[in-house]
Amino acid sequence: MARPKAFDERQALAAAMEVFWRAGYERASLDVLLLAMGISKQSLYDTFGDKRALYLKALVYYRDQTLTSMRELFESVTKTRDGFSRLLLGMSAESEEQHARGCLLLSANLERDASDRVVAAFLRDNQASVEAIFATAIAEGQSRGELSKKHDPQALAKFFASTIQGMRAMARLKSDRRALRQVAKLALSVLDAP
Amino acid sequence: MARPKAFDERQALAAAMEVFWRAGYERASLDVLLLAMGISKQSLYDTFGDKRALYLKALVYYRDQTLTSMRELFESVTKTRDGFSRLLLGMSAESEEQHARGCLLLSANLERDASDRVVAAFLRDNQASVEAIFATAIAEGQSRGELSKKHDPQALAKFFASTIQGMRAMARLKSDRRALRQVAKLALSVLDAP
DNA sequence: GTTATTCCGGACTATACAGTCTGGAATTAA
DNA sequence: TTAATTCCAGACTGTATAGTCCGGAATAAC
Repeated sequence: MARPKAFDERQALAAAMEVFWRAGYERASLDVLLLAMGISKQSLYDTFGDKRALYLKALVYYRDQTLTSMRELFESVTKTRDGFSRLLLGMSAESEEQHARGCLLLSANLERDASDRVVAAFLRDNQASVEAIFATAIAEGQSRGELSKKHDPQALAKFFASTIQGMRAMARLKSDRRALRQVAKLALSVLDAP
Repeated sequence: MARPKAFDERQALAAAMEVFWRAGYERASLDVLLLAMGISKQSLYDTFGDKRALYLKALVYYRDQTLTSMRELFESVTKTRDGFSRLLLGMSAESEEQHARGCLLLSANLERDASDRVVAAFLRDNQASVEAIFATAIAEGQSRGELSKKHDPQALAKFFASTIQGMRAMARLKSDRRALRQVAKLALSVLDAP
């Protein structure tokens, strides 16, 4: 009875996410978004709602990707410490382009209006998810005897979540792999407490 | 011969900085800026140039304040470790309002256009200054015998600069003093290397 | 073929905002 | 008093941008 959608909604969303990622919310104009997504303005409003709704969907899309890859990372590794090592040193080794682009959610946090409760709640939820992944990995490492039980897994999880954001901010400003590696190694040394 | 300026330029700049700090560059409209500064549009353009020039002056003003207070902090303390402790734990203990406002320069870094070389260069310079303050304090602590020489002062300086930014990002999202204190203590533990 | 839906392009609206300009009053020193 | 400068209020311009609306073509199911 009706003509079906001709474009891949997921793919269009991924394209929109890329634009928001590179430009930020305000500088991502509809023109640029439409061009990148390859659809018409009409289709965008029909499918995703307004610009802000599209942005929120892009944040969700990004979060799903990053959380999945983090879970996979810790599953793929036998030692928790290796997981964090690969995470932090991997970030340090990213390209200049990746460093400049940074993290969509960190940017979202710092460019958002302080009164924006919707984005804030979403980001808090994501932060909690990340910390949960880290905390369970650490707790497992501790019960396995791999890691010292000196520090609370929750606290360590927060510490690494904070470290990642600090490194992301640094990397965005200056893509200096050596400096990032130094920071990463010092952060990892916290896991080596006797 | 000529009528002198009737307003305090420094005070007006401080007011503008507050607005940029709370709202960010884009959301800080001229109307709000003028209201906060207590001057007319004409005076603003005569005295500070356009909005961007005012923003850059506000960044300088902020940097001068924070660098000075950091230098004073490390001068006022006999042990380097106490300096970092007061810095990080002091940040953790800030008010909810202060946490939400965050750091003007961190926000500037993450909300800026990736192609904005002027702001980027300014922020890189500031980052270098902060690291220099940290590094000399650490080197002094090491030569004093207070701190272990296990880690490079430059690397430790970068680590703490990164930590502060991570904590600032966390605090902006959720004003959780306990969590911030946990992160601070773990970061400080890096100084206790045997 | 009919009907319902989607697509696109483009026109159009409304709005917010930075920046300029004008007029006139106020303030200083010579 | 005069000249120079600063101040403010407000009008005005130009521009960028989100969002709506319309016309017409395409594509599906019935």
